[in-house]
Amino acid sequence: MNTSPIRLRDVALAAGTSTKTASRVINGDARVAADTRKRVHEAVDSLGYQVDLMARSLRKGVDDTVGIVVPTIGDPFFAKAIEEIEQMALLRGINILVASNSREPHLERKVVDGLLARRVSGLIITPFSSDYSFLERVSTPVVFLDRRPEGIDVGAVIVDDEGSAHRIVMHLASFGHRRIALLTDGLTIKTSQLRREGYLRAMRELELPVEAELQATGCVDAAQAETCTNHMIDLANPPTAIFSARSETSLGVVRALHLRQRTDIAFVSFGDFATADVLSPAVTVIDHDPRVLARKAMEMLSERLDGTPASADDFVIQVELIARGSGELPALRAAS
Amino acid sequence: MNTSPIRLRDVALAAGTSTKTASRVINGDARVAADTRKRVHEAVDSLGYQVDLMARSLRKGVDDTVGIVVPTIGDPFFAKAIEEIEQMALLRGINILVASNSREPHLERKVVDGLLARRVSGLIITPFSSDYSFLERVSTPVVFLDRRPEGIDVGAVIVDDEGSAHRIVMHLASFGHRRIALLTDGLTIKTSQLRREGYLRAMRELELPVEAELQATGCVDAAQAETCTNHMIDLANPPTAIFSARSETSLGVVRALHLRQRTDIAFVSFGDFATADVLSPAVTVIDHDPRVLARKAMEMLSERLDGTPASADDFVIQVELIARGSGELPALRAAS
DNA sequence: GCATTCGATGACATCGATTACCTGACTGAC
DNA sequence: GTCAGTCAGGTAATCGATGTCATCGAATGC
Repeated sequence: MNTSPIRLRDVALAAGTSTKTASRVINGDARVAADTRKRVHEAVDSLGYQVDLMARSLRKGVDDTVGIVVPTIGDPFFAKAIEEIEQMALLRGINILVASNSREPHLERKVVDGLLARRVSGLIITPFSSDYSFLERVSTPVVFLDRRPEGIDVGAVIVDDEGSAHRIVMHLASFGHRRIALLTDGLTIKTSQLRREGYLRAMRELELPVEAELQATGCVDAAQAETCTNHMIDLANPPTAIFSARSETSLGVVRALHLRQRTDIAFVSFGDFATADVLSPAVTVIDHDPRVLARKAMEMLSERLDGTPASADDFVIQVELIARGSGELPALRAAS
Repeated sequence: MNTSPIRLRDVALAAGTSTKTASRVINGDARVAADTRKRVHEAVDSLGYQVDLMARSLRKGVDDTVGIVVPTIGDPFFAKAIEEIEQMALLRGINILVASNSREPHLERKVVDGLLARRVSGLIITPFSSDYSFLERVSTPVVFLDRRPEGIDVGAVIVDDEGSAHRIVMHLASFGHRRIALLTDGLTIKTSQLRREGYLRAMRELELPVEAELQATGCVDAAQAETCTNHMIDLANPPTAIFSARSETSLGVVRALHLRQRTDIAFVSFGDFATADVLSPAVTVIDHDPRVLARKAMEMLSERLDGTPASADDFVIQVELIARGSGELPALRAAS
């Protein structure tokens, strides 16, 4: 019924040595006689000893964990990122502490502080919208994922949000679209801002009018995106193409287009999703793969944990536009 | 540059009291004079003191964290479950440690042991296929999620896998299907076994032949499920209906049916997924909601953490069959 | 042959907060 | 006026593992 009251002391006793020597064996210190080492190992096995990681962490000052902070864990994008990080962490024998800021700016600081109080050895954060300058006074290695944080100049693993958004609009325009709608979440989020900037720049270069009614900028989840899309469809002069800035909002757009049977409207999603290539038409996407970002972030963090000094340089992951059909629908009904 | 070398001692010094009294204030002990309490609070604020959770956990013997073990974090089903647990944990001010067993039986024990070594205060586990009897010697509260474990008789939050599977087959049969295929992952997994049993029972009751070629039992992910589905489509005498036992494999089935343009084949998924109601035909599913399961599991764990003794009773979550179209397609081509 | 290393090992302090136990002052009851 | 009881607060031990430094014997150096 008891957890494991076996302490190092018990092992040492069984092996007829001091706790210090037992500790040496457990930590792979070479300066231990082969015979002693063997006795300790036997004691460990027979007693089923397990190091108390709390005690070790207290003594060492850091815990063998990395903290991960994302806006929402259930979002497939972040779920895949977390999975990738966990897999890599497992190889290093370290655990992950996952926390979400629930898209609440006032929780961001709290959540990070909570993780720091646990003395995590590193952090991987997808910032939402808070100021992260408080991290400047912290020596714990931090890598930012997918978004550059406000208020602090440290490296982040990102994609070319502005450029990719620009590319999407150009792609749609090349199929004759002039009324291209943008659907994104709150503009307090860095990525959303940048994607909107790319959209605006492309519209300017194409000399297309930028209309407020074609920009839905408050759609945080699929349900809201669906509502926004329905509004657009109902406009007197609806868009002939839609650009959704996140894979999760794309699910809402897809829902609206299909349920309203308006799959004639062209559509491109910033970020792939599970059934994107199965729908009719299959959805054209920017291949914004969370796993690739996560792997790079964890690599950077690992280096930092091994002592490589921090760099303020961002690492930009290349992304591709995968044409599958929905983004190549012609603009039949030219703007009237 | 330094994390936070501020210890309780510093706070006590600043407040002109002993560490014990400072500790009392921080832990909300009533027996402290209002004046003293105020001074301590001021010291905490001005120094920016934060409790060292490692030290506290060592002393208390448990850590304010719950460990979560799932087969794969990226699977949307588990991602949503983790999200729900994290949200509830946040309310209790506790963190979550997430680990996956990567569908590797030999990792299951290791991963759980690692979490126990951290002295988590509770565990929520979705077992894969190992024997969990080793948990009997552990006093840490454990709740099993979605699957009953082998080798130990403790409560689990589950759904009626066998009954729901039975219901799916009956549903399909009521639309004239006689060649009903089953697509599931490894039969070492409890849920898969039960769903298959439900399938077999229904087939028996319907007096339909159970054919080996209509049972694909090794499809662990979407890609494999797609391959399995393609094989079935290519059979000399293909099924007229498919029952996929997990939402993730359903994505593969959908892919195959759509890419091969065989959406005339009826299809029911055990478990909903993002675009299920958007596809044509929309996919009929068993509403196996991870959030509901997770909420109940965390509720049970919370009770256990608050001292309620463990119960070996399972908690069965009710699930519904949501008819959306794909499961109501008639069996046009009667078995030849 | 004696001093110096070196290898193996142990005693003890330490990480930071909490718990067990104790002290002294003050209150009220008899 | 004394004693039990309460309250605020302090002292020291403790949680379990590890770092520091000392030690002891044996091997090597000159």
